[in-house]
Amino acid sequence: MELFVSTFTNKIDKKGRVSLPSLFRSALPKNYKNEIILLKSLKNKSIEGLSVIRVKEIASRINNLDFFSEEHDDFTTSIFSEMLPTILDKEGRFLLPEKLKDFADIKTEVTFIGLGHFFQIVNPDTAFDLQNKSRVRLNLNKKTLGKILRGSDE
Amino acid sequence: MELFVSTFTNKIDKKGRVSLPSLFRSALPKNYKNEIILLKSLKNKSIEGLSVIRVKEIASRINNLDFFSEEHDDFTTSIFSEMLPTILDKEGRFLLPEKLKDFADIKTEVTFIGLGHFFQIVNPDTAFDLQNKSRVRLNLNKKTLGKILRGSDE
DNA sequence: AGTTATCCCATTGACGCCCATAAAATCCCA
DNA sequence: TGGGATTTTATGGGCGTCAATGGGATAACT
Repeated sequence: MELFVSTFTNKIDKKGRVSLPSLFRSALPKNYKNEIILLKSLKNKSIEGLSVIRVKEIASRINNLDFFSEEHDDFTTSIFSEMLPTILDKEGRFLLPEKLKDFADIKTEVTFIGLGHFFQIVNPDTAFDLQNKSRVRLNLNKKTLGKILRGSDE
Repeated sequence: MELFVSTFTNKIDKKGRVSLPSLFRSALPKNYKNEIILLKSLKNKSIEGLSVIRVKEIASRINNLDFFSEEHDDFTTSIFSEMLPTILDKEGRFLLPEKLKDFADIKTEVTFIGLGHFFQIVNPDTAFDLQNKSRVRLNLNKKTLGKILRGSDE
């Protein structure tokens, strides 16, 4: 499966390293098995993890915006400048920079939340919250749920 | 990655030298690994950094404009005449000219902001501001945001 | 000469690379 | 099908390398 699914919680060691869950590693694209891109989420106080391929897609979409628009500027600065290309070591670990830990309020443990084409890295308590909230919201929206899960209306 | 991404802050030494961040060095084109072009930004009080290749691309685009147009004049004078070709030393450092430092209000430290095909050099406080402001503006623009990040309308 | 820029070497701290271990998951075969 | 054997995963830690920075000495400029 080349999607990021399921949820895992791992420790951060003294050097600031974390293991990317093995299932996520196997979801990385063929030629970029040991590289991920970290990005501050634009939605909330979490970190997003993306594959190189995914980032290239995003980059090309940005390039299609009008070069002189303010929008273009905003995307380039919020996305390119905030990107942290990150290499995994042989054991599948990577370094979580202080800046990001502060941003996402992370200290000794992180939870990886698979979200399909990307994943989130959050503080474990936040993870629990996020998942409950979206579960509740989904139940309030049964119709779409049916469409998605069964490919039909209802 | 052949793009300038991420953000770094480096010191200017007594001699006026700064290290170009290693990740940016590796983003320079094959045959021009130790050369960059500096340019006063046309948009704000910052310095822009470009690779030689990028400059050539820009040049060819300008060439396609009508030679007798005012536009052509403006581009050639505000862009070409302001360019500062700059060589990196063996350690990957270069000299930041006084003129540019004044223009961008830089004193002892600079922040390099990766913006894809080029990068900006600014005073660290300004960098922080720029990034926060575009982040806020983007959040007010959920529609494009969805398009860019997920390739779809929301 | 005096100023300015380039070369070369040194230092320091961070990071990558490698090896080790324990626990968990998977395999394998009677 | 159960339980021991093997492999994989998460984690710890030592050590060498490289990036960022400092500075003296040499070369270029005016």
